[in-house]
Amino acid sequence: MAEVRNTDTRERILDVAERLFMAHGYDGTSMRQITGEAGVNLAAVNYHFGSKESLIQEVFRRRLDWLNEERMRVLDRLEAEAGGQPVKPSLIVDAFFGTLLRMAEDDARGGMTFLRLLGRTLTEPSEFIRAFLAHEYKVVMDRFKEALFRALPDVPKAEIVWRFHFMLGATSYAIAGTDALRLVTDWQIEEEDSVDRLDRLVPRLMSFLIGGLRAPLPQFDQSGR
Amino acid sequence: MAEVRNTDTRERILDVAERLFMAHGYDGTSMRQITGEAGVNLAAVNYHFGSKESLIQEVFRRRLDWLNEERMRVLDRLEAEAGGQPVKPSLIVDAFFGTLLRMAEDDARGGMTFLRLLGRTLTEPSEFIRAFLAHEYKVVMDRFKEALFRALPDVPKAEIVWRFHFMLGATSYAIAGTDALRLVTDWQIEEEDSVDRLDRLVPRLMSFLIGGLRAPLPQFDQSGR
DNA sequence: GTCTATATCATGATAGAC
DNA sequence: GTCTATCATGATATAGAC
Repeated sequence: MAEVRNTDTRERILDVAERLFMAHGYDGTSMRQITGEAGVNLAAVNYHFGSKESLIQEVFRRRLDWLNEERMRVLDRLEAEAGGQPVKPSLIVDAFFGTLLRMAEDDARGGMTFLRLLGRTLTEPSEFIRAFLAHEYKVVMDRFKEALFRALPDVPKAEIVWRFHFMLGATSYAIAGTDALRLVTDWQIEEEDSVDRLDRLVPRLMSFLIGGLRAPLPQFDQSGR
Repeated sequence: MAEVRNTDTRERILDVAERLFMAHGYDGTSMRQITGEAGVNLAAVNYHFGSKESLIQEVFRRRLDWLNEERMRVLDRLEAEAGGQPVKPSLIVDAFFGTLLRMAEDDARGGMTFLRLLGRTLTEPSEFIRAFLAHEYKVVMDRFKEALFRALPDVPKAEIVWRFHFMLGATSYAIAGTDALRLVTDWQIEEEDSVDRLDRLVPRLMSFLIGGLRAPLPQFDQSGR
């Protein structure tokens, strides 16, 4: 479980840091824990990364670079196939969230550990991490928002942005969750087992997201302003 | 903004702790910050609450006791009005999530500050806090799940539990967000201003949640087990 | 109940030998 | 690149006077 895959010191630190930040949060993880579990010297983090802040940024960059490029590639392909017509909303949603979720099956790209770290961090209070993620995400977010605007010309843009945000939340929580899910809902679903859990999470979440995105528009109370 | 409403030392500590835990997280907030901003002595927290862990538990208990009782009262009333028939899903969702969101307008019950704290904490890694919240929430969660099972007899229970979980995520993120929203989406929605933001968030989120809850069921890939 | 002073410990970071 | 040793700081918690 806690096996060491990577012999390179730098990569080993990143692997362990990713797992510990996921499990205990940024503030809750010390450099001594990281270097201890990685089997490297305490000074190695500062030598290789400069600081704890730079370390977690590198933890994210290592995964997000590929993820966001892959999202762009998928959307490029969808738009090429559509040949000038708007891409179907469900395909756009899958390109953004499906691509993310399918990372969980790819241990070489961080797998479930990175997904849970990302899900938790998006609501975490450390300001510099959120600022960093916002910067890393900006280009791809803008691109996908534009695609959704074209795909849903009858829906006000403000509504689309909000619903994008709600979809992010549902997804973050779903991937951050696992044990939080069990805690909060205390479920015992009969036929569920951990093996096919992820196979089923993706279509489940996708159905929910599309349902929310395509829901009837809200009726605002006329009493205000 | 940072005005002190409460002259009672104990309450003043709780107010400040609520705000600082929201802004900087549990690990990121020190007792020195709390007592400093509250204008009380450093030893006061340990005198009144025993420890930092007990303090944050009391921060939550103070708000959640009322919230969960209110949710139960609303559901009681809905079920009485339905007279044996299942309650409409949208009403159940509003009883759970609407009651929560309307706390934001009630500064005496923590308002937006508490909501954002709650939203962030639900994905935060501190284990003892999640365990505490799971315990505090268990009764009301079970009650609402049962109501949804009755309201949606044709939907598999596993699906309902998952979708409840997704709804929790979308809501947590929506209330935790505000500035995170602005960071991630970098929006400039024209007619939006802060005054009616909350008035409109509730119907917006409700439409999304109901749309997700009532979405067509997912088609699982038959290739797996 | 409130204060000062302090005990005890863990943290991030670095200097300098090898 | 890796190590030991250490610094400076800030953390939670408590003892004991008032």
